[in-house]
Amino acid sequence: MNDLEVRQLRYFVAVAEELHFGRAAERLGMAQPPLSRTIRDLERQLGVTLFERTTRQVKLTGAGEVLLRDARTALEAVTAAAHRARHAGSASPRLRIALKADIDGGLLPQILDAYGTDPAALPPPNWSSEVSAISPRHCATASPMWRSCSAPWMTEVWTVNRC
Amino acid sequence: MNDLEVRQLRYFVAVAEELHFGRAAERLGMAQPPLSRTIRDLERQLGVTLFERTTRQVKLTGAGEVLLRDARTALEAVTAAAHRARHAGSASPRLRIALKADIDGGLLPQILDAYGTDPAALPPPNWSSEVSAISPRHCATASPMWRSCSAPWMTEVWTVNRC
DNA sequence: CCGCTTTACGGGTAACGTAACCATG
DNA sequence: CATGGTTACGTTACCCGTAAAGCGG
Repeated sequence: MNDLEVRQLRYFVAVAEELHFGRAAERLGMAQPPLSRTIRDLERQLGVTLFERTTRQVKLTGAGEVLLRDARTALEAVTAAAHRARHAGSASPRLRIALKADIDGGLLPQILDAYGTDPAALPPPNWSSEVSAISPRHCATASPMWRSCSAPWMTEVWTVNRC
Repeated sequence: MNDLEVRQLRYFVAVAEELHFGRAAERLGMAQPPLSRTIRDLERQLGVTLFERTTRQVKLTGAGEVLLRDARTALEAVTAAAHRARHAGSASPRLRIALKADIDGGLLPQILDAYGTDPAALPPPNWSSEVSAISPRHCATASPMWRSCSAPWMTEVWTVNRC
């Protein structure tokens, strides 16, 4: 009933993606045994079987597939929190927009145009060219893709999570 | 540059909400010193000052406010991952819908009506009454509010995060 | 001088790596 | 029989609590 740890989620995602404890351990830079134990403990903690494993095949269960998607989302949220906190503490925060998972990026130019009409918002250089370079990305993408436009007055506009 | 841990985020949120290390430690069921160390390590890890502290006052910095919001989002994502994995592994998964943070719940009946027209979806009992009981809640709410309708064919429809 | 945060130090728990075991195909 | 996941065990590292020190109002 206790809550999950980031380490558990990272290990789980590695195994779920590799479907092989050995390769997953190698990718994580660790030995197989602690990885195997961590997954076992995770399953006990959740009271749910995440993998069907024989010595020849590792397969995700239904609950495992659900957790894989949610674990990626949660890990992205943690990573984004750190990223944005570092950014907010930096000397010159800039306008920052993140789009994820099938959100229609086509509306963004209009939204930014509307933002640009705000008296407090100076039109930044390369505004439209920067914006047009932003494209939606899918949830399954491993590492966040950040694009920044040069509008130094706000820390960020929004973040949209779809999961 | 390493990533954050759930424990660090929980401790940070407690201090940020109490603005007092003593009360935060009490709320967390621990002593002040390890809490203080964890916050200090977190700040060093991020390279950002999160609190302005004198012996008489603890105050959030701008970066701290950013992290507070994102940390809540990330913690909710982790909690939701565990919750939904447990649910997916249970014997009889049900239709599950979560609404958060100012999402207009008024559209839900129409969406569920559309879902109900799917040949694979049987109309569950008390459908409309269950749905009408769902209301949006605000991001600041501490613990997730889950409402379940009785449609045993899907694990969940969606989760919407606005942050 | 009082309250609260921080540093110092010792103990316990938990994660890891190595080695041996076992099951499957 | 070979590949690969699991169990056993000793070690290391991290986190916590108690005690003492630093510092601001």
